[in-house]
Amino acid sequence: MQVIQVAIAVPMPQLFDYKIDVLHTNSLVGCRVLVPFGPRKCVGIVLRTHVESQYDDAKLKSVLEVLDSDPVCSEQMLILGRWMSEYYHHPIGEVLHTLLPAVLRKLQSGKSKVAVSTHTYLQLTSQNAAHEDAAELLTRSVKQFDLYRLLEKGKQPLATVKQTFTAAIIKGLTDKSLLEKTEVVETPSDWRTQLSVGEKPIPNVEQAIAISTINLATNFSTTLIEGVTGSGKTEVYLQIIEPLLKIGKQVLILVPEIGLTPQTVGRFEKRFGIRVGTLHSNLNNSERLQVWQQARDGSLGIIIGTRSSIFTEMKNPGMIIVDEEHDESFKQQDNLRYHARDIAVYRARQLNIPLVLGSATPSLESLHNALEKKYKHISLPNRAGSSAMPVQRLMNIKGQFMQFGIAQGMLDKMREQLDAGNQVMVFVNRRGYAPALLCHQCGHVENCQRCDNPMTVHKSLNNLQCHRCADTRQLPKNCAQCGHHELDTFGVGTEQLQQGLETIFPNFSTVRVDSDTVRGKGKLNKLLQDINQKKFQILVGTQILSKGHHFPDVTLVLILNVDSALFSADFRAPEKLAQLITQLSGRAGRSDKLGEMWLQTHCPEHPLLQDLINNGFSDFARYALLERKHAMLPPHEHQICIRSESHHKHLSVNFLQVCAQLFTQFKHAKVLGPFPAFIEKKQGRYRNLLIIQCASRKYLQQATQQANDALLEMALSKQVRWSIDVSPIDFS
DNA sequence: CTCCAGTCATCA
DNA sequence: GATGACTGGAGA
Repeated sequence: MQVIQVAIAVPMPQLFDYKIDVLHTNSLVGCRVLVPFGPRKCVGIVLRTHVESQYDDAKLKSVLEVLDSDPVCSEQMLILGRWMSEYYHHPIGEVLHTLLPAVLRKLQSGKSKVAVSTHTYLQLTSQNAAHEDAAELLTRSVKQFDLYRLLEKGKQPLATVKQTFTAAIIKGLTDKSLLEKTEVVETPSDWRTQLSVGEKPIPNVEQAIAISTINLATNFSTTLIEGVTGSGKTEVYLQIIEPLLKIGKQVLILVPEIGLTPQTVGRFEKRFGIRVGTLHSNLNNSERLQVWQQARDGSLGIIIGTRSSIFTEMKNPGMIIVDEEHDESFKQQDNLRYHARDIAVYRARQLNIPLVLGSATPSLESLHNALEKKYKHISLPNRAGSSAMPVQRLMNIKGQFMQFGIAQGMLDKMREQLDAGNQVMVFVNRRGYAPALLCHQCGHVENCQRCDNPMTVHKSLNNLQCHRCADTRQLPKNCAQCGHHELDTFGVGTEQLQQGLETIFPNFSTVRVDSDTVRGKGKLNKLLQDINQKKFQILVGTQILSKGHHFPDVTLVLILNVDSALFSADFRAPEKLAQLITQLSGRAGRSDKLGEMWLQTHCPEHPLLQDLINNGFSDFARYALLERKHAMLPPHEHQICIRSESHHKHLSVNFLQVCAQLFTQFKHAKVLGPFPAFIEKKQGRYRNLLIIQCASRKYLQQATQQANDALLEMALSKQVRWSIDVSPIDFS
């Protein structure tokens, strides 16, 4: 009889001891076991064997079943799990639970080994008779003949063929008995023999420098590629992974949720002639497990996936790439609030392989690391093609007559473009969830007297609050500077705006693209397709429009409530706005149709705006970093956010006050709050948050650890729902 | 007296 | 997080 220690997915930090009567318990570490846990059965992961339990034998229960013959969690994944558990202050059982594919966590007779994976190929039939007349038979179908010639060279994967030839062409040859499908069982080395480098463009000078610089690195190093939209980042990725694939190494590519399109995958498959494994939200559990296993056993050369795919293991890892590294979808916003970019750094170091971060608009965190020389830094400042960016201009709307949040002058410009047969995009900036109070006449913003920080409007409480010092003030009726009564919280919704535009431009059709209208599988793609087919002339939308799609016929982009970002209590709002403006610029118009982008603002002289418009994102970001330094904000200082929610307002606030009290013993930690979350009440629960800030990450980590331990001991911590968010990026 | 909703301790 | 035990108020 033996005692082992097991991690179970419950919100408790400790491990659980069980008896087991297996002879060779050494090999059990990392395996799943089925154990009795209270009145139910749970799947746990073995972390230690040969344990001297502190509990007496009578209290210990026995393992019901060992679920794996080989560990599902390798030694390295267990190390990663322990690190994440400490870094994110999250129970180890729940951490390991998120590291594994969903199927393996469930109770079912979990021995579910995936069926042998096969892959469909197309090949010519072996009936020679048919082939004698093939050339003649196919003279009338050029496409079918092309495919025939291709297959004469040997069998081809169905997925690859489908990129060039339609199903009808394939069917045509099948009907003529010239072609047949075969199922080939994949063996781990398969992709290596299939690998063939397709036609590739000759890189420009900047790309060539980037490629050769990155290819020099074989050990761990992080490289930030700051490349403007259209500068050919993807081509750089393709060429840097080529030598790795050629020596049989695997590559993991992380993309934002919305960036994983068949086109992206197709580009990699076409270049290398191998199947690319994909991991995204539309896969079912068994499909996920299959990709996970194939990455582990080495039978996939390239794996492209969203946030959680950072946890896929590779048998022969060569590189990790995080594309659009600034994208917020890399940060998990519930349960274990990890950032896939940070995990990527840890994993690349652990595996001793290069990590490449790419973006046109890098996060200030990554840019900071690059400027501090922690990361290598490569710029691709020129667009590869000839297409030009739209011209960005500022529209001063101070005191102007507005309709549905749009200035009269802008409406005129819209009409001009619409009459010329072009498309117009009106963009509602919803970021900057903490709305400030701004005077429409003079542009004065209500600031906190003590902190010089814009105060946040809380409509439900009819007051203004400072989110730095928690000072509260009545919501004023008139502007403190000019006395005018037109005080604005910049709140026009997309729905209201769309209706307004329909009355102003009744002859043009309007479409709304926001999270409400694109809910549902494939709905976004359908909408985007309709837009590019010019079924709509006026596009009204939010963030979604800025991601990954191109709108060649849009010649005018209008961005509303820019000021909500400039004067938000969310210090990241200007960064998010600049990223958005820059990303949008890269996606509207085309070379022969130069577009314009207009930003409506009460403060055209604002230095951040001026910098962005005149000098581009790269300059803006460097200036913004300086500002952050002066304001002692991330990435120069580090934050954690403690959130709490409860049906009883006082409990939620009390809990955070206790937290705040706990942190006062740590002299180098600043405590901000508690404040109500921007969405104060959700599903009947009052939500509040507390920010702890510190110049040293290590100090903050240790303080949080101690505070967390203390909190777990307290009765109050069981009465509220609470969580710790390390390096929060969203305060809603 | 039952019914239930909310609260609480326990899990090895 | 899930479960079962416990509690107290509403209603018959």
